[in-house]
Amino acid sequence: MNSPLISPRVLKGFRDTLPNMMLAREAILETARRVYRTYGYTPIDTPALEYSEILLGKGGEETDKQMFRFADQGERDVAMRFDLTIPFARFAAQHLQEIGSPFRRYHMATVWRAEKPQKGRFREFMQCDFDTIGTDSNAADIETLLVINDLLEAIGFERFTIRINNRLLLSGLLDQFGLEDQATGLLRALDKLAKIGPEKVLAEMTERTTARPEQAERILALCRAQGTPEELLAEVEPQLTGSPRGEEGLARVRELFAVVQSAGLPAGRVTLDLSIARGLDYYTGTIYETFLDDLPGIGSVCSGGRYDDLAGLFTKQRLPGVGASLGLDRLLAAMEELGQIESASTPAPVLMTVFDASRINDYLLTARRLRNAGLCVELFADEKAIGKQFKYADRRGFQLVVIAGPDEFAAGSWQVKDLVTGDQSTVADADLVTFVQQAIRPS
RNA sequence: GUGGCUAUAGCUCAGUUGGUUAGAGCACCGGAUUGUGGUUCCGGGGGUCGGGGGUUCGAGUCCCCUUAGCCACCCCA
Repeated sequence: MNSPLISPRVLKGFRDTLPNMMLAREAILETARRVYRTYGYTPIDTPALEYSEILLGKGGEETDKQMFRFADQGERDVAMRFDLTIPFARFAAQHLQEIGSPFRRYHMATVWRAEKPQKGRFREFMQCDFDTIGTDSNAADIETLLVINDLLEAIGFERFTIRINNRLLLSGLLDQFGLEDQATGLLRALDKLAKIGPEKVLAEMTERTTARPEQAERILALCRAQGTPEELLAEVEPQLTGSPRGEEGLARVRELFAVVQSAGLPAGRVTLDLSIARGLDYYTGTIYETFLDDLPGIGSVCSGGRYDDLAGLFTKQRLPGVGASLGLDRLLAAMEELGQIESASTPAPVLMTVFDASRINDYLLTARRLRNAGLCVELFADEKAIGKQFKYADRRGFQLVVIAGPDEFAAGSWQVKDLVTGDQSTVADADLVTFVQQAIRPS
């Protein structure tokens, strides 16, 4: 009579999330929401599924986008969103009248990419985007940097580096060489510097673009230069005089670092790295990449940049903007590898034990009293020996256990034990709420 | 999508040139400890060796396919 069992499994690149990881994820989402709001970013949402033509854009380079794409039941050509930027472009074009300009939004949602999975790279993952559109102001670029910094700090990181570059510097340089039209290929090669080394970058530059070897060497030499932002800028400056784009880039980067300095960010937190370029074509100005100092190999956990025109595919209205995206799942993978994910699997710090099942009313009502005071309390739901209940509390990561047996009921009191310190106190029923509130460690 | 490495208990891994009933640590459950976890001691459950096919007297071990993970390319959070 037994039907064959279906083997429980999930698709390649897709994963279940267990309680301890989910608690960590929710904590980060809450933090991101808080930080974004302090800068005035407002929340929006868009559909997970869109017409393929929207997501593909004009180029229709599906192979590059790696989208999950299929025909729906009405034979519409549809696809799962692979980032939050394209949907935002469509959204902005469609709702410009309602949202006005400039406009700041954050959007924290799941995206899907049919790529081959690797560590920190999944087919379903969550991004936490924030963008400011409708302004060319450098102030927006600088605030974007500050958001990234505040966000990582608020999540609890101290050792991370935000690498900054500005496409205008490179564009200015290329203007001088007459290589403007080779920008994409050159930048893509340059972006790999840290990974494949200067020789291979040079080779790729000369093989895949029309740049002559000596030009490629000049570009590479400038971008590889080491030093403080001021030193680097001083070094590039002579190469850019006369190029409007280059000079604007210089001014914007200088202004940004001036703020970084006066804002008192830790030394080395923000660096100028002329070699980072981002493979994406659409960045035109400031570029951001964020690396964890303790785990740089996992890649950038928060990246973004300035673009000239977000919604050019969908409207004639020009919408310049700047923004970045926190890669939540990549960050969580990094935190897990760094041992920063707590093992606790309960959101409640307090376990109400049931010592005497005949007094269940007292336990239920007292737990409720604690909850009404804003505390998170789980009632142990099985009739098991008190030792088992303690063990359960310990395994799940509860901080406090509340106990009452015949002696306590006779005396009108409770026992409250802190599992972390081992301290146990007798507390009068009337004082229980206050006592528990004070015993909870802020976390 | 292309190429490479890997898959043994919930987790991390042993398992000799193919040869009896596949092991350990941690985790889990029970007991020592019928009002107290985390330490200690004792005991227990749990594996068709990822799945399918083949070679062989005999396959965890060799071959093919498949699924998944990891790495490189590509791209990117």
